[in-house]
Amino acid sequence: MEDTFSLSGVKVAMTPMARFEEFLRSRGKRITQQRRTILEQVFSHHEHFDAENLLAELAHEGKANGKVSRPTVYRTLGELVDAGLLRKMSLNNRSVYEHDYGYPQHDHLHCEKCNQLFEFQSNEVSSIRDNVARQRNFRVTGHRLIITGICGDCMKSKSPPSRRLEMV
Amino acid sequence: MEDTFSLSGVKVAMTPMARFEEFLRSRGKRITQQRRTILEQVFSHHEHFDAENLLAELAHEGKANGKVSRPTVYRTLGELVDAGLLRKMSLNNRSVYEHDYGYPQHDHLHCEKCNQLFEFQSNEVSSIRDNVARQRNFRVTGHRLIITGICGDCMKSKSPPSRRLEMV
DNA sequence: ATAGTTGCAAATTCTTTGCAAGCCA
DNA sequence: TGGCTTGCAAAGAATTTGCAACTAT
Repeated sequence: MEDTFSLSGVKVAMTPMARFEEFLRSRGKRITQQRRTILEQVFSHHEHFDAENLLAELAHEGKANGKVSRPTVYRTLGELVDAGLLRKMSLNNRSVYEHDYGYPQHDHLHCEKCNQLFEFQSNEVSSIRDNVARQRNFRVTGHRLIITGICGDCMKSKSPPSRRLEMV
Repeated sequence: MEDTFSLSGVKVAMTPMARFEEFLRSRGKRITQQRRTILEQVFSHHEHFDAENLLAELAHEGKANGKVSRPTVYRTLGELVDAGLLRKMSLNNRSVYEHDYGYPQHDHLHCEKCNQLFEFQSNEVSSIRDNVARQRNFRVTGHRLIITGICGDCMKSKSPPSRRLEMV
């Protein structure tokens, strides 16, 4: 294995784009301009985001490619999850996405004040997970650990107006 | 301390009702029949539930007390969380509740097939949590660990019709 | 009497779907 | 060409809100 990409810790054999194309082909789906635009935008930075954020980014950045409609964004996000490129989590009753492909397994600290997510790694969590699952005869596909509280910055500032539900 | 209640492991000084009443009084709120009915129903069994489940239970069980409207159920669930009687979690983009008062800290296994939640206890998780938080200068208020996968029962049955989003 | 509550209806927010027109293989 | 896609408008699902009537204190 010679050509590998290191997006941030994990070596992978293909670019997200190549992998998405492979996924699409394997499902008899098509490689459209919209899907390309979305994939590109999604992997242009590592922050967590939701459908609305992404839609706004696509609209704002007068991408030469042009805009993408809301339904298409939702549909494509689902495909990116199925393709193993993104991970989805439910936060405050809405879907928040993060890079999965090319990034190592990690968990999160969630500030209730500013709503930001901070990542951290711990393989202890995975081993606890596997032990519990073994005892319970449960076939694990993954886990989600979110530590909630107040981040350092928010503790300093007395009462920051807390960015309501933005998380980018 | 003599009169204590053991709902399932943790000793507490008051019944959920007494505690809720205290909470309400401390906020200048009133002890109404609706709030009483809801509290009673919520603590009549230990399963996880969402607003819709609760509403259905209240309607079904021809409670002599009478029905409670949807908005009131939503409003009261929020109060029960504020009062420390319930814990809320976001699952599949909707709010799921579980007993908090009188029950020990625990985490969950979530079957993606039947959507059921199974509890397990592990204080290792809490210690990992505290260590991470200390390093990151983060003030912890709690955590949520959900292990996802397929439960034993679902692995046996080939393709159980998976109870869609029910979790009671 | 007074201020907090309730229920109804309507509004919101996030996400999904039906379908005709459009585009990729 | 044929079938997958897209965008629009509308539908859905979960939750919240305005407000007049009601009730606990």
